[in-house]
Amino acid sequence: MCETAGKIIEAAENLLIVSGFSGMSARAVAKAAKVNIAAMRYYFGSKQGLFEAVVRQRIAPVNAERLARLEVAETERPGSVDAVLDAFLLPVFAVQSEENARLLMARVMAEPAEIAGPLLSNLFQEVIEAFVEALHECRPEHSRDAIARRLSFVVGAMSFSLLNAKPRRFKAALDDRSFYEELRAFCAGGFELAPKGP
Amino acid sequence: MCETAGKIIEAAENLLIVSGFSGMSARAVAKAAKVNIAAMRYYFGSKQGLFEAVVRQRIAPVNAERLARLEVAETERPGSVDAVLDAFLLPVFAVQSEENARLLMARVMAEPAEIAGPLLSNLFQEVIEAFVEALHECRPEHSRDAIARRLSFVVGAMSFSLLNAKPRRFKAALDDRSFYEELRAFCAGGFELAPKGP
DNA sequence: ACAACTTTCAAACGTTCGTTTAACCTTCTA
DNA sequence: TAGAAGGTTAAACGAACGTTTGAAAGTTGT
Repeated sequence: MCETAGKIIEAAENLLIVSGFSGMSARAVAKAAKVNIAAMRYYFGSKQGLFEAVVRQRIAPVNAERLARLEVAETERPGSVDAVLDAFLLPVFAVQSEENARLLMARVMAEPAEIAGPLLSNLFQEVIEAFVEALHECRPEHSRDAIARRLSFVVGAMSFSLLNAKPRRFKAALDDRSFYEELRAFCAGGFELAPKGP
Repeated sequence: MCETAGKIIEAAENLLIVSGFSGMSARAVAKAAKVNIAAMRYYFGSKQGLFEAVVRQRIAPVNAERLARLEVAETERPGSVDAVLDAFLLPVFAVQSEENARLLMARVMAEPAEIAGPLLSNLFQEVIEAFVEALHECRPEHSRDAIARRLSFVVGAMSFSLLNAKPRRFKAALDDRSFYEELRAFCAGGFELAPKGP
C-alpha cells in the first residue's frame, strides 16, 4: 500500500526536525511510523534516500512558489526589495505549509554539507540565481557577489531564528505574523544603503 | 600528560566542524588525535563531556571579549547600534581566533537543542541579556522582545553564512574583511526604522 | 629503592546502527 | 486454480557505536 510510504515520511520528518539526520535512527522512524524497518529500504532504498525524499517533498513546493511570486513581484512592483523579499520569505510562512515545513527547512539548512550539500545545491540553485538577479536589479550598486552574500544572511536569519524559537507559545498565529514582519523588516533594512549619518 | 587532552580537543574540534556532534564518532576522534579511545573518558568523562569542553574553550573567550567591548562601546559611542554590533560580531572575526573558532561556533549553533541546548543557554545567557539591553537603549522604540528577535537574526545571519561559505578561497584575509563589513552593514540596516518611502 | 599516584593502552563490554534476506500475505490475471 | 506481482514482515547480518575494564607503563615523592 502507498499509505506506508506516507507514514514513513511523516515520522521521519518529525524525527529529523528534533534530532537531525545523524541523530535520527531508521529504527526510530520505523517504530514511530508503526512500520517494519525493511519498508524503509523498500520504498526509499536507504536512510539517505528517505532523507532526500522528505526534504524534496517539503522544499520543492516552497521554491516553486517562490519563483512564481517573484515573477509577479517583478511585473507588479519592479525594483522593490520588499516585494522580492516577500516572494522569497512568504512561501515559507504561508498558512498552507504547516509549522513542520518551516522547522524542517531550518534543520536541513543546518545539516553538515556531506549530508545535505548536493541535495540543497540542486534544490536551491535555480531559486538563488533568480533572486540574486532580481535583487541585483533592485540594488545595482551592489555586486552580484555582495547580493548573494546578503541573501545568505537572509536565509540564515530565517533559519536560525526558526530553529531557536520556543517550541510553541500561546497565540501562535499572532506571533507568527509579527515574527514574519520583523524578519522581513530586518532583512529589507539590510539591503538599504549605509545610512548617511556618521 | 596534559598534551593528550589538548590533542583530543583539537581533533574533536575539526571533526565537529565538518560532521556535527552526532556525526562525529569518539573512535574517529581518537584516531585523528593518535590517542587511545579510553583517554577520552579519562579526561572528559564522555563524548558529551568532550563536546562541551571543546565548545566552552572556544566560545567562552569570545563572549568575554564581547562583554568587554560592549562596555567600551557604551562609554565611547553611546547610542550607536553600529558600535554595539561591532562589539558583538568583531570578537568572532578577530584575527586571534582562527577560522576554526568561527566554524565551530556556527556548527554548534546549528546542533539540535537536545545536544547543545543547555550548554548554549549557560554560555550565552549573560551575553544575550547585555546586548539586548544595550540595543534597547539605542532603539527604545523597539520592545525588548523585538530586539531579542533581531539579535537572533544577527546570530543566524552570521552562523549560516559562515557554515555555507566556501571552504577557502584565494585571498582569504581580504575576503574575510569584506565579508565582515557586509555582515555588519546588513545587520545594522536591520535595526534601522522602516524607510520613509512607500 | 619502594610505594603511591597519574597516565596510557589493548581488549572487550553490551547495544544499536543501517542493511539485507527470505518467507508470508494479499491482489489481480491467465 | 495456478501463478505472477506487489507489499509487508520477523529475524538476523556484520559493522560501528559509546563505554568500561584491568593491567602495564610512566612519573613523582620519600
